[in-house]
Amino acid sequence: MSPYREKTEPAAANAPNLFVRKLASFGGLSAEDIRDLALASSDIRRLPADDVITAEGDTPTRAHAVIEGFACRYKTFPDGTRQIVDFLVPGDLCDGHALFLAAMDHTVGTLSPCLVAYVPHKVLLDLTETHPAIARVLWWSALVQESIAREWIGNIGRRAGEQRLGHLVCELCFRLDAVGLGHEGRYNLPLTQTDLADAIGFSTVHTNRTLQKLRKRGLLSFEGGTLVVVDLPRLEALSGFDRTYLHPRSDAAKRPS
Amino acid sequence: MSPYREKTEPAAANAPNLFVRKLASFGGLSAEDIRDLALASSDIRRLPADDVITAEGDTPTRAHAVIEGFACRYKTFPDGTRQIVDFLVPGDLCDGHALFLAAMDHTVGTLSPCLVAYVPHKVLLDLTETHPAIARVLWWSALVQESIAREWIGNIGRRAGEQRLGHLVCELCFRLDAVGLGHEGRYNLPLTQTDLADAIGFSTVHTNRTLQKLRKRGLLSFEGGTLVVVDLPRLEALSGFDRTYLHPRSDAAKRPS
DNA sequence: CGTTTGATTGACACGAGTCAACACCAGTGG
DNA sequence: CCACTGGTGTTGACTCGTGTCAATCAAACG
Repeated sequence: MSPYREKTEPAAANAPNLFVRKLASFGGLSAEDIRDLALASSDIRRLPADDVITAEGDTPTRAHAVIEGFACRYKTFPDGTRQIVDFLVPGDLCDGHALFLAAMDHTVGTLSPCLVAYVPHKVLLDLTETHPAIARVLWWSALVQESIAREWIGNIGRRAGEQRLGHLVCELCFRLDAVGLGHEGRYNLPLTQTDLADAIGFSTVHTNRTLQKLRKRGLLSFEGGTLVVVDLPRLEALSGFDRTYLHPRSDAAKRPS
Repeated sequence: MSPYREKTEPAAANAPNLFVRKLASFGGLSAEDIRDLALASSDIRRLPADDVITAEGDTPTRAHAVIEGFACRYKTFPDGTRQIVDFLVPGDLCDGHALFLAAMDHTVGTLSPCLVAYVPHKVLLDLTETHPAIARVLWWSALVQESIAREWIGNIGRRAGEQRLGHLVCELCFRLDAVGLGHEGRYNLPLTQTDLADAIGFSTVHTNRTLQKLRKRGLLSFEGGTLVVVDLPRLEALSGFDRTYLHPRSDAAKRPS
């Protein structure tokens, strides 16, 4: 874990953090865009695990981006169950939609201790007006989020058992790889089986049994917050995973003209 | 059904169609913005039912908006099943994400005969550069789409039986009402039970039986392409429906400053 | 009229939920 | 140092919601 950063720490103020680097990966940002974006997201704070970043129903006045650690979006239901609708890995913007939509329709909370950048809406909105390229990359990131959400609908609606869980694991691998976390199939992933269950719409018991099946197939292991994917290609094949929906930079989003 | 419109029909060229009116409802568009947007989307063509507007894997060079009729987004699976991930009602943009994302990660197809506006990407991109307010409303519409997708994840992942189907019906009611379609709980909805099943992740048989239960409760009827919602408040209560996620204009998105 | 598409019904199988108990581990406090 | 606690993972037994398969029916259609 990196040390707590003072929000006024001068060295960190201009250095592009993971949030900025992820946006920059889309392309089209000038050095000035990147500098100003880094400046805008230099107020970075430490949050404990299981903390709420933005609650359902809120009308936040600032945006948040995960710099380090894991968070998720979830909806809670009257009967107490919850549905995780997305995981947030380092670099992800937590609540970009709140920039234009009045009320949060879901909660964003940490799953592990996190470093989170606080960016006032006013600052971000001003940036989008003075730096059109920044508006464009934020828009782009919303589109990728949308694509991921649609994939989840298909995963939960049509895939069963091992495929469903396997698909989620594949997605996490690729998203973590994309930000340079994880090496040789090992990922530090502070999720409980209950978290996984809430994400794929299974009960914890069934998630546990499904995890065992994948383990017995020699595809992965998952203990104590460490995910080890033994054979990613086979897991992808089993799960029907196709990375297209993640729109990875390498195989090319369109570049702004 | 309205008559076929020639793409060069002068009277229609500048009149804001439903697509433009929906975007304008977000606010912030000047008369000039609206005029130019209407002009850009004046190439309107008729498509038959069950036609593909944009196929998975495509890299389209134009955007499409439904002006009249119904369409849907769906993903197909190796075993032949499909998952509908969103319905498109008049006014909806079919493939706004393709403006920045290279490949379509799902197919968009018509469910009924449709009038569809064809807007070349180049035209739309130019508009976003010369008319910042247009960029903003398109971004906004992507955020609403994202919110709807998340709600579907929760619906499919955590709600069962009548709640799940009822929730979808409620959403369709509100979205149709928002564009002025449907009166006193009657909606012209050219969906088959198979379509509904593919949307909520049920089999057609189970969808049929669930529909019967809702009918026996006196909440709705659905025959021959006409949905009649007898008691929307009770259906909402049963389904745990909360319209917040649709971010209706009336209870206030934030207006651009 | 045959044909086709969509709705409906019944019988049966199975995936997944529920409930309950237990194991294991890390804290925590006496 | 040990008892106690709470969180997480694991297992078994049982139930039940949904899927599957197949047949029938009604309406639309060429």
